[in-house]
Amino acid sequence: MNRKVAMAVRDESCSDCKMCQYASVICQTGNGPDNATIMVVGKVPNSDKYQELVDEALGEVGIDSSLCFYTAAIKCRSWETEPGKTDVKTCAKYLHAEIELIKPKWILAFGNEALQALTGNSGIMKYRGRVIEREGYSIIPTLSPASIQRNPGQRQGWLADLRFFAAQVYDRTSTVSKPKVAVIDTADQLKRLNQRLKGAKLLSYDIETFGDAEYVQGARIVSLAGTLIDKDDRLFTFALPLGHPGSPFRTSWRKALKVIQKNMEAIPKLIAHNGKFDARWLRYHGMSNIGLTFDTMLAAHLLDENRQKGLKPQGTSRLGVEPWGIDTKNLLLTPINEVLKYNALDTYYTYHIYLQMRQELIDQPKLLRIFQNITMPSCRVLIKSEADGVWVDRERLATNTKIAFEMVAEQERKLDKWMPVPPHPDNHHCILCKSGEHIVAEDWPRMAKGRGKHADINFNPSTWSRWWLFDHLQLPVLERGKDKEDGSDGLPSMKEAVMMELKQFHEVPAVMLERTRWKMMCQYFTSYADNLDDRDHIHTTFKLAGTVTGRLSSGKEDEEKFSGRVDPKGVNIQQVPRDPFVRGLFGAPEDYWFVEADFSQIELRVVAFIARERRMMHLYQTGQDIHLATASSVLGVPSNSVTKDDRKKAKAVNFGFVYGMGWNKFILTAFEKYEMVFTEQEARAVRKAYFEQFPDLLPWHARQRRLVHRYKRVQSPIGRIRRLPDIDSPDKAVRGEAERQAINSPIQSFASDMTQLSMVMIDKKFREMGIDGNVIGTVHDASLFQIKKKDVAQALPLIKNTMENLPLDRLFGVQIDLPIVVDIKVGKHWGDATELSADQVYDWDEGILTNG
DNA sequence: ACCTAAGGCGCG
DNA sequence: AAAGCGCGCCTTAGGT
Repeated sequence: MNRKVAMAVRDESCSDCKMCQYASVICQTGNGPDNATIMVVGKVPNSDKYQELVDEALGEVGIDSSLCFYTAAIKCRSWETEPGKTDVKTCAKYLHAEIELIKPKWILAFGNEALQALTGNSGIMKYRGRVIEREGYSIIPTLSPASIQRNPGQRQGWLADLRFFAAQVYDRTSTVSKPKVAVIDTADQLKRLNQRLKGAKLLSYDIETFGDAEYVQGARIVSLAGTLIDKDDRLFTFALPLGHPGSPFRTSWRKALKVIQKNMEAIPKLIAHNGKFDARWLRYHGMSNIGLTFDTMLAAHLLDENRQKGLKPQGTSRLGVEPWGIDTKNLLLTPINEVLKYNALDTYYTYHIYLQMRQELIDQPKLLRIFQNITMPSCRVLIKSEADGVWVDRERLATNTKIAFEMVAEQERKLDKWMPVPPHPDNHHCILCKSGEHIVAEDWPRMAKGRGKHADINFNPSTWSRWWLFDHLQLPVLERGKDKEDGSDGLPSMKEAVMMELKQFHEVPAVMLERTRWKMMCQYFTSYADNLDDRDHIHTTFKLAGTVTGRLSSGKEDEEKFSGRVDPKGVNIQQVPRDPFVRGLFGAPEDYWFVEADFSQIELRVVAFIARERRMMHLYQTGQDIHLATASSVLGVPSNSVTKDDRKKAKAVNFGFVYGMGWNKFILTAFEKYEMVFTEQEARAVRKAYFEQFPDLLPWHARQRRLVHRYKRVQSPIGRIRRLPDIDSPDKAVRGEAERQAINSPIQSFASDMTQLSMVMIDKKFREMGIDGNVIGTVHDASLFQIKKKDVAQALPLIKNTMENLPLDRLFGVQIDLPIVVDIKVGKHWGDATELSADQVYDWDEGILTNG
């Protein structure tokens, strides 16, 4: 401890918070030189081990650790109890006294508690890497060394924050200077901008928008900015005000876009950060053919899927520039000049980030091939898919919604029979109670926040429901959630498997289960209705950088893309229930067929291929079904009497064991999903039998473990990389997780890349052959299309042949030596009972339509 | 009137 | 010896 500081600040008799009861040293103040300009604030006084870790990291970014003053948000350290928010608040006075005394210029805040003590704000993930200005000093928060220790995967991002901190402290200016921005605010300048765009070699572009989605009422493009290289190789940054109230083009912004449209679209290299968003908006508002050749967000993800992929974190860590941006609730109320400056800076930094990433990709040819052949083409196809959306049967939606709500109501009516009578308000004299007609539930639960008001009846998994089931109706608590922070028991579980068990004790759980089923339908239907546009289509946003394996994810646009309060539109097309009652709402509009092309058992085929599993490969080469084989050999069902249900169970067994499931979890899932009871002995035997059936699987698991321990990463056959820094975690469970991820990732990645590649190729062939068909999207191992009826005979074999014979050898040098099989379904609706099979529509041998 | 975390479940 | 993987959305609890 620094004695001078301790003398002035420390209070050894402090008992203001609970921490002092357990601490061996009370009110331990900081340590370091009196004249330090850098103060480092942790959660509790540091142990030597963490001090070492911090010293090393600070050294790595060029900060001399011995010149820093080290202190903590909580001055009493104890392993017995964890400080809460109030403790942090109480203790903060000592920290602020230390700041008064040392007068640092810079404060590095490690972790949420330090952030809270220093600023009063919580949310370290939100505030990390920002500069928070205070009178006389600046605070930069980042993650705590303890969390880095637990989770080494975060180390890269953490070091980037530290590097940024060092850059601020030593005023190291970035090599990237700030651009001169040409503001285009007259018709004449717009003309000149158009001349500059003509023949330009490269353009990095970005727009600011207003509205929940490009297609909603009142949506507009607020401004457009760009950094370009013109035909004479001059770098030029501009900002064009559009729909902003302070813009000269506020009423004619679409016309202004029209002026530059042709020249902008003709630029051969178009660069943006998450450009799918911008391209979609521009398309919608008149720039119908805007391209995208290099997306820095997608490149960032390919280069390191674990790092933050946003423009700001990429900019500050790659370029060493100050964080930039505007903090605003409403872009339209922000002065136009600020909007333009920010908008332009985005494009300028995007350009510089692009230069770096381009080189990094060139240095890693496999990644470059993925980027060029899959990532960017896929992104361009999805711009159209997202813009088009998927057709929804509006009438069917209305009918089914009505049914679902009615069914919920019906179940709730059934529950009436067991409803307790709520207690009356205090001092209420009830005649029915006195006469014994009311048996009031006196222990009716009260709301935590409504100052003791009685809770409303709520059949969802709520406090009220739990009271009703487990207190009032006296059902047994079979399972609880995890313990709360204060150590008390978790809430009684109301999950499906538990409710299924409870059916044997009472009639209520069965009704509740039925209600839940319909309630869920209602949720989906409400969301769909909410997202229906005026063409009866709903839209989704596919994220190409949303998963660590390279799969696409689907849902709403990221809220960060917008300023202020928004309710982004979009539904997740990848989690539409398979129930035809829901899936059958989606389909193709008049004169089109809805087509779904599925890779059959693609993940298992990829497992067979990557693991070189001889028996699996043989089964596929001889046209057999692995799930069926597993059902008969592992579950002991004769192969000729395997039912659909057996096969379903076998499927779960296959995926579970292939990806490293143990017998323990097997018992659990078998029971919870299929109500099959296995003893420990039986479960062990099943697992053993499984791996005897496929003897090359365990050696492959071992190989993946070796690889990830050695290289800290694994690769898919075409070279997509999953970095797994957690493999070095001191925590065994975390290491185990990384090992299983090393097994799963190449499989999931490769299967997903096959789907994306097929989507890209089919879209291309549709255009080349003039087929009126569009890609609607992908669902991991399936692609969805809508195809004009007259073109479907031509399209179906094309889809099937393309998917079954992907040019993986030509593009990536990978030869698949087992058959890939694609199933195609065609119909008016997706997943409908009336759906036609491909063979009914198209005779593959004859090449003619036979039905439909 | 907001925000976050956890539980639970939809999909592959 | 023990260990499925990958997502997004909705709801509630509990906090400011």
